[in-house]
Amino acid sequence: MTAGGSTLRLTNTLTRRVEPFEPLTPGQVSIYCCGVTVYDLCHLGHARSYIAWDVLRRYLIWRGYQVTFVQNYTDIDDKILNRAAEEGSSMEAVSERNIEAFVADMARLNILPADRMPRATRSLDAIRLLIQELEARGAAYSADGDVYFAVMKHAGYGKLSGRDLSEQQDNASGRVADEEEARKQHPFDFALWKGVKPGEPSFPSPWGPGRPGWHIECSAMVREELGDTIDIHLGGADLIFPHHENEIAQSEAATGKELARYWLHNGMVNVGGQKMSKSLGNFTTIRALLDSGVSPMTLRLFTLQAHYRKPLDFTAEALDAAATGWKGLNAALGLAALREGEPNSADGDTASQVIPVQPSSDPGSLSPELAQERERFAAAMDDDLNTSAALAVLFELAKPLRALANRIERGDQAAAAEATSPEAQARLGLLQELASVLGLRHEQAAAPTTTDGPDDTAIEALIEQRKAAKANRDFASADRIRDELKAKGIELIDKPGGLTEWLRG
RNA sequence: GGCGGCAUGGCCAAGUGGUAAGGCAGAGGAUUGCAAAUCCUUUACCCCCAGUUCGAAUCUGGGUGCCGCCUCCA
Repeated sequence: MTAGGSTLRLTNTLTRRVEPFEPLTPGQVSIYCCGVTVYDLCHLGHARSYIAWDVLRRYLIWRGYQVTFVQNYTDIDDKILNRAAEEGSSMEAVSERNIEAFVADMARLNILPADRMPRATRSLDAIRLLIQELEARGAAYSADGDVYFAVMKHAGYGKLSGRDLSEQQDNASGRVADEEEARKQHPFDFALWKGVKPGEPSFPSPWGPGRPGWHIECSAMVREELGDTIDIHLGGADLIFPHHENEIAQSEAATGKELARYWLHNGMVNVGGQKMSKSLGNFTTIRALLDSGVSPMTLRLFTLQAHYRKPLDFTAEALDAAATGWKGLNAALGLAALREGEPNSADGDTASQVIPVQPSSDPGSLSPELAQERERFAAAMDDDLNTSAALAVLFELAKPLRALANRIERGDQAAAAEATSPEAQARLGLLQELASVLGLRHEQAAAPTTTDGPDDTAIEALIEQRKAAKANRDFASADRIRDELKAKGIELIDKPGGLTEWLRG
């Protein structure tokens, strides 16, 4: 499928090349995205990853594909059990709570909910069936209640991560051999099923009570939800090995078919040049950042300014720059609401404002200039989702609209009339359309985050004093009042017509 | 040690053979009693060395630096 004559090209980790994207079934795309292990809140690394894949999904829809997007929850895992033990609750309680938090966080970031979100604990039949098939094919062996995948029996193991078992062995065998290690035939063998340990929840199986290993759940859920071969498999670059390598081995050993045709991986979010991670303690949760006053769209813009495969350094400076940049785009996008007074986002509740992505509008109705901008956008996105270049198009589309919006805000009647012109409306329409492909939407100005300092009536009284001083051309007194309030975190903004607005800093 | 990736202006970041997008910050100007906001204009030869080429940030070789994976991780 093409638009404007070009073809979407994506970097496929499997081949380490940029390849033209052609789905298995023309017009339809099946996508599986590795989800979170729900033992804690999501941090900015998750935000970056899921924003990137949300944009991929939105772009495919815009290009006219019918997309089926599946993302799992890993809701059985050592870390969940540890967390439950720490807080004296249960695996289910920890999972449930974090799934709710995940849904809320994603909604705030305007990430479209997946079409289906399977959970490991609800996919046990598919998991057990897959393990049995692997056993029957001689690809797995059981040992003391555990079942392992035999990597040496699977030709092609290592094809995704570029690893060679024979070269890895020396190094790998030098590891500390714990109890589990001792049961393995090869150091790279991994658990498909883990026999129950005292005090742990377990599920029945032909190998005795226990629970699934991490990798097998994805293989099982992919197959159950989307079939033996899917178009695109997504995840963070840190999942390439061993997770995705093992997923491929399991699935392909069982089905004899290719698991996924395109493997896409996003780069990590770094802090001070190092990967954001729990173990380093350098993480910021999505909700902590958003609750600190950073707007969801600012975070979205911040992540989309870099290419999805590259590492993204998280710094306060870069985030500030994104916030200022977003202000400009936001002003232009707000033109519609400003002109029509439509309350489409007046409630400020971001969760209720998911703008559905529409397939691309007819570019034939656009002026030559707008058609060219649209084409630039599509060409950028076709080039392995070059969102940085695509954003440049948005900024250029927004520029004159932003100027109009600012003039209107100051009561410029001519600007208000200009905004209703067919040219301005067409430009705004295209901007909104392309912004929605990136999941960017107008945001209302943030409400004051603090109520510290003088109360409203005291401030109003001082503003009246200052107004009187100004009327007497006593600017020294007027400025003194401004400075005093500023010291208390109150900023005064003089507007046309003698009005003075104020904000709490 | 093995595998992979990255090095572009003060900061972030596009750009894979023809003479450097965009954002932020800065500078100059307009406007404003001041301030904020806004508007206009403006700022780079691309880590180092050697090669290929009429021509390279862009290709090749070497070097230096940084990062990720090899254990759970988006």
